Amino acid sequence: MGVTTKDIAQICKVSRTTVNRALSGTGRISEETKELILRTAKELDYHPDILATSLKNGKTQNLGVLVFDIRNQYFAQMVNAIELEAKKKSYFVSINLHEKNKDTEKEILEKLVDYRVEGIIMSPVSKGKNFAKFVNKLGKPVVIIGNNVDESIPFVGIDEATAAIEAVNHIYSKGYRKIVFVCPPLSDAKNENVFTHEQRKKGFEAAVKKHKDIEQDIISGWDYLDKVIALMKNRSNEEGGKTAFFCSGDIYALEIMKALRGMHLKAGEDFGIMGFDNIDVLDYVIPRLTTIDNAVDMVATEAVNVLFDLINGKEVKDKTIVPHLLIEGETL
Amino acid sequence: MGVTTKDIAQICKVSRTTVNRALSGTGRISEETKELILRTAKELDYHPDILATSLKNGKTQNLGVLVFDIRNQYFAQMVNAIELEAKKKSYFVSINLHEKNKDTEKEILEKLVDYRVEGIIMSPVSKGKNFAKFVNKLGKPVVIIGNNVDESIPFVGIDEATAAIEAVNHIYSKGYRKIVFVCPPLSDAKNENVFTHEQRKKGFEAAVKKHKDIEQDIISGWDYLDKVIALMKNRSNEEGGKTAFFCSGDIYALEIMKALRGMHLKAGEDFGIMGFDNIDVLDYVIPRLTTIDNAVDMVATEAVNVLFDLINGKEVKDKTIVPHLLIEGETL
DNA sequence: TTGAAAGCGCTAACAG
DNA sequence: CTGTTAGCGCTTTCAA
Repeated sequence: MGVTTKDIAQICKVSRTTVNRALSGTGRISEETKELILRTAKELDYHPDILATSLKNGKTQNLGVLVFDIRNQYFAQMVNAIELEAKKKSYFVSINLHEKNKDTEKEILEKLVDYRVEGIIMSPVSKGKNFAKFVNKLGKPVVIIGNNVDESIPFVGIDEATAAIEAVNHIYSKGYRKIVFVCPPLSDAKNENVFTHEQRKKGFEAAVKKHKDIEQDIISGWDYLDKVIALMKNRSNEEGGKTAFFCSGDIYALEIMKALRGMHLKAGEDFGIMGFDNIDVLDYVIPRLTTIDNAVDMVATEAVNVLFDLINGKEVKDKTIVPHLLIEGETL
Repeated sequence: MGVTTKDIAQICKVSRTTVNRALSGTGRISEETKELILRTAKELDYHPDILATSLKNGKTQNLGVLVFDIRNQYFAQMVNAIELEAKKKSYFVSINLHEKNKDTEKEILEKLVDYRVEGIIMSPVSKGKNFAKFVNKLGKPVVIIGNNVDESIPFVGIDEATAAIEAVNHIYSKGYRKIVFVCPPLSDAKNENVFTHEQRKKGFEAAVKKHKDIEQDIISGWDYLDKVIALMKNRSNEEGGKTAFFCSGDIYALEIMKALRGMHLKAGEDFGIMGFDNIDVLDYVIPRLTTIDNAVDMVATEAVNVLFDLINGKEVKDKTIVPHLLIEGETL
């Protein structure tokens, strides 16, 4: 590569140790030589070899981020915030996508360790004790966002269940008595980590139980659009009040609105609908979707901070809960 | 860290060189010892220290990506594709955001070099000969996407100007004779690289020149929404045919549609509008925006491939042009 | 205040 | 077929 401390040492006619002292500012050294060394270093455009330094002290100034994908706006926003926060601390962020593949996820985690990232922030697709054990064995600080694994790994996120309860109450307060929860497949999820959706569902169930007059339903599965359409066809002539869909993710809500628009049913008029996440896109969709803001920026920033605490050997909480916010739109 | 070749050597009672030979598969070595070594390596869960290897051979298996931000869906899609392609070649991707700050951009580039990424893919905010010189001085393979800098740095993208011409012709074919080009500030752009928008504008100008009966206008600046609204107010009672907006970016189009919806003007009925980029979001916006698909996945994939050619010392073209596609929606 | 020397873990040239 | 040796560039004792 370029200029090394050896070169500087030769030129300044001192030892590499002295050069090192001047450069690092540690240890006793005469002002004269120090100045000389610093000056020549600048002249030669000396850049320390970070690989060598890393090899020596084990610090790489790299963080690994592992998420599903970043076409998904939720994660894009998340990674964006993580990068900004990490940059403040002069850390690099290695972005890695597992694409919901559990093998890929494990491979990447191992590779990240091989590459000596100092810590990892991840939204896992795997779950369970075995996976937790695997993660703990990595011997690296790890922070989980989104899908919780277990108490052995620090988690940062919002209180999904409580947020869902608030959502249901809000829907109820708008006069809806038929409320349908829409989410991706949960039970069959072959070991896939769908913690967030499970929590939201729990919240939904807890909330509807409180209101005796709610007629509730749950639509779960990738064919949710068909199910929603079928349901709306059956109910279209019904007099028992309008139906509201509470979707475990804004994208589901957007898809449903799109599909029902095909049936000339308008959100906020012919049916109610609420999402979850408050992704940036919503700004451009009419009518404005009512949703829960899950504070993705704050979650990301907190995650980075917790990770740094771990890296620096501090104690951290099992769970860091960040406040969510109900965003009122026009779809209820 | 963990187990080293030294440990294995001791246990197998051979030299480290032999261990290395077994592990790397190079050089002559007896099957017996090779097997023994590989077996114990596996037993001890040996992982090579990549930092040491990198230090030795100068290869880090890391690529740097430097873009504006990834809340911007265009870049999110881009980075997503880059990661997937890089992963195929077992490379990591370091994601870096310059946030349109030219100093940040330079700093990051230098840091990436310090950290020995093997190559960089970037969509720069800086431009001009000086910046090109700076980039070339880095001594690293660099590929530019989006905003071109100059011929000295390989570029991958679509033919923006031609795409814009096609867009205008398409708008014309739909019967519009008043066409307004909407773009961010170009001329004043204090040295900011707005190459893509400039090219699109060039295409627009070339195309309208071909049609003598087009009444054209250009709205440029961050206050474009105000200008658009003012323009529509003036024309609302006019009989000279409807106006079409050709926006240098889908987001501008979405913003305009949103704003004009506030005036009860519907895209595709009261005015025409066309975007550029075909970001994922459009799937959820009604009416479907007519736009140009700029093949972000293909651009990203190509960029990675060109970068690898550079890394491997192959000759590459100044420009790699990827085909675009006109996407017909409902807004014209 | 400065320097010599050893070592991080891996690799490669050169011997044997 | 295997081992010795030196070295990547930096850091850190320890000794002068």
